Amino acid sequence: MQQNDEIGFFIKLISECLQKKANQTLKEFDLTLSQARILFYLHDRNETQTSLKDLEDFFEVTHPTIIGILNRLEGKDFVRNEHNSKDKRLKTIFLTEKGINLFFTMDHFRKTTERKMMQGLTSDQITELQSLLTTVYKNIQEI
Amino acid sequence: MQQNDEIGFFIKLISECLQKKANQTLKEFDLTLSQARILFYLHDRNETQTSLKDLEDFFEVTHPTIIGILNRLEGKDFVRNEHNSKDKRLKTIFLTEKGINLFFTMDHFRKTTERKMMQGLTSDQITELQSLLTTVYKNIQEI
DNA sequence: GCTAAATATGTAGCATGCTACGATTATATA
DNA sequence: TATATAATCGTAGCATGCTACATATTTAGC
Repeated sequence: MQQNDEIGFFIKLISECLQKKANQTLKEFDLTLSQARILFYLHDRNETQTSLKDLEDFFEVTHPTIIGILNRLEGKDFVRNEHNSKDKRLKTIFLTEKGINLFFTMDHFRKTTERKMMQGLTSDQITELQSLLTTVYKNIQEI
Repeated sequence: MQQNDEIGFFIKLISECLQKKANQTLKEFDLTLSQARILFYLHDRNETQTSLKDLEDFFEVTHPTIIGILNRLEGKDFVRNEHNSKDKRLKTIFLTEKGINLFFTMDHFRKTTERKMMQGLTSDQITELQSLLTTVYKNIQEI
């Protein structure tokens, strides 16, 4: 472990640590990080209609995962859905008024988190990090 | 999302992708990645006695998480535990014969995975990646 | 047009992470 | 020594990821 799988394990630690910290902060909004990311995405889509499939593709998770998160968001009245009349297989997901308001409430948090994450790194280093991670990601996808 | 939380989300994608790919391969050994990491750790500890607390500290997860994984490993007869007679609060975790054999069976897989992950990167680039990730990790821990 | 295949969503059950609460044992302090 | 605190492990219940199976609708091929 110490010699092998070192970076893989390290990346997992970072991912889980970010999730824990974010969930602590998001608790006051009655949200989790995965739920918040979906709210952000729905807001950023603006006028573009969003289906479950769109969410699956963007977040690279399976549809049961998306359904679970959306059910909890609907239970808290942050999103709602409508059946698409053109293709009856599709559900279109919308932010509610409450969801839109929450988005703006969290906007400051959203913008400062990545800044804190990248503290002490030059923009060249950030670019380098993204490039190195992209290589690693491509390698893993081919395993 | 696209502008903010970009690297945080990317790191999550990488971590989950590695987990999915590893779990596919490990399926033939009746193991998951989290379970395999614990087997590796137990083997690397060699003669050092390992408690639940040691596992919690190394893997940076809570004890209910470790208990769950160990229960599944015990159910498959890969590990066993004994009560520590000096401190009755402690359980000592051991690999069984079956667990030790599995370790050697998986050794090749263990060694090639990180190599595949790092394909196309020079050792300087790997060092740079580790250094950049360490900075990010420290930043996140202070949030 | 009809049937087969593909696509989108739903449900059940599992693994792994968490928090919150409890039980037992060790340690520290009055 | 006696009691309070700390440390370790256990259980319950939840969120988020998965696979496998099911259903409904659309699309493609004959």
